[in-house]
Amino acid sequence: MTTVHDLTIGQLAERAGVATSALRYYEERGLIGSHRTSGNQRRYEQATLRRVAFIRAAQNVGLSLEEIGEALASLPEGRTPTKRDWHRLSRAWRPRLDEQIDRLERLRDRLDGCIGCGCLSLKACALYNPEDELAAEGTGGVLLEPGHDPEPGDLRRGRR
Amino acid sequence: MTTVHDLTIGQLAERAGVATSALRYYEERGLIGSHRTSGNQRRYEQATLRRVAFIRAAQNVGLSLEEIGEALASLPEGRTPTKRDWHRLSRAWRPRLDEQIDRLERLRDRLDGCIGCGCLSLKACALYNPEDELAAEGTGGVLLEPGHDPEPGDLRRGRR
DNA sequence: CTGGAACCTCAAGCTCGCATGAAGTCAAGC
DNA sequence: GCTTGACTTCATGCGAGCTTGAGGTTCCAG
Repeated sequence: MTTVHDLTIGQLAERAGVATSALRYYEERGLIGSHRTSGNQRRYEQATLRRVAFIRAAQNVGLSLEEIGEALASLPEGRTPTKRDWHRLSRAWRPRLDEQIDRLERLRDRLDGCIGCGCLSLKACALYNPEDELAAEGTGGVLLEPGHDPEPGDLRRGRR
Repeated sequence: MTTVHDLTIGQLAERAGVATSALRYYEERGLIGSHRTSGNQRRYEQATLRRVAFIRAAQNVGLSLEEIGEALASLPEGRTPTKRDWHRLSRAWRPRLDEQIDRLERLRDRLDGCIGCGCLSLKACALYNPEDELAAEGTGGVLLEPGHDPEPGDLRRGRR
C-alpha cells in the first residue's frame, strides 16, 4: 500500500490548505494516520487528503476535533474508506446540520421581531434558548454552545 | 438615570443566565457598561439585560466577542437603545446570518454527493471553500472559520 | 558528496472566553 | 454595631487548537 503516490507532510499540507503543524496535531489526536519512511518521516496516503478535507469542513460547522474524531472512528481502520463509508458517515451528521440550520434561521427570523419587541430580555425567548421549545430533553451536545449552564434565570423562566 | 431599578452584578447574572465573571469580562471588553455606587460596586441599567441577551444569542451563532462588540458599538452610547436601534442592528446582521445559513445548507446538501463522489478531495469543492463560488472578493470576516489562510492548495485549485 | 530545504521531536507560547482563588471592602438584616 | 454574604481587584489557570522555536536529522538536486 505504500506506493510512490504517498504524500509528504508538506505536500499534504499544501494540498489540503492547512499547516504542517496542524497535521501533526491531528495525528497526535488520532484524527489521521501516517506511516513512516526508514528515515522516520511521515508519509500519507491519498485518502488522508479526504480525511483532512472532512475535518476542515466539519470544523467549519462548529464541531470540535473530538467530535470529528468520533465520527472518523466509524470509518474502517484497515482499508481505504469507500464511497459507501463516507456516505454513511455523512448521513449520520445530517440531523446535526439540520438542527444548526434551524437555530440560525430562528435567530435570523426573530432578530427583528424579538429584539425589537423587547421579549428578548423579558420573556422566555426562542432566540435565547432555542431548545426549550422543541426538546425538553437534552439532545446531547449543543453545537456552538459549550459551557451551557443549567441555572434558571429570568430569560428562561419568564418575568418572575 | 440611576434609578432604584438598577441591577447588581449578581442580579444581572442570574437573570441573564451568565456568571458574574463573564459580565465583568464583557465590561472589560467594552461590550456592556455600568456605573458605580459610592462604594465602587457595579450597577446595571435594565437595558443591559437586553445587551447581554443579545451577546449570548450571537455567541450561539458562533460570533466572536469582538464581532459582537463591533455590532453593539453601533448602538447609541448616551441613551438607552430604542426598538429602532435594535432593529437597525438586526438588519445589519441579516446578510451575515443568511450567508452562514447558505454555507450550512450547501454543506448539508452536498455532504452525501460531494463526499461520496470523491470531489471533496480532488476538485475545487464548494463544501470545502464555499466562498470562491459566490464572491471572489472577501466579504470581510468568515463566520465560524478563524485563521482561514490564503495559500492555494489542490482543494481550491483543482487537481493540477 | 555536499548543501540546503524539508523533515523530526519536544517544549513552550498564544488567543478566546471565561472560571477560580486570594485578599480585601461594602451593604443590609438583626 | 456586627455579622454575613455579595461585592471589589488582580493574578493565575484552563481547554481547545493550534503556532513557534530550538536543536537535530533526512532527502535529493546538482
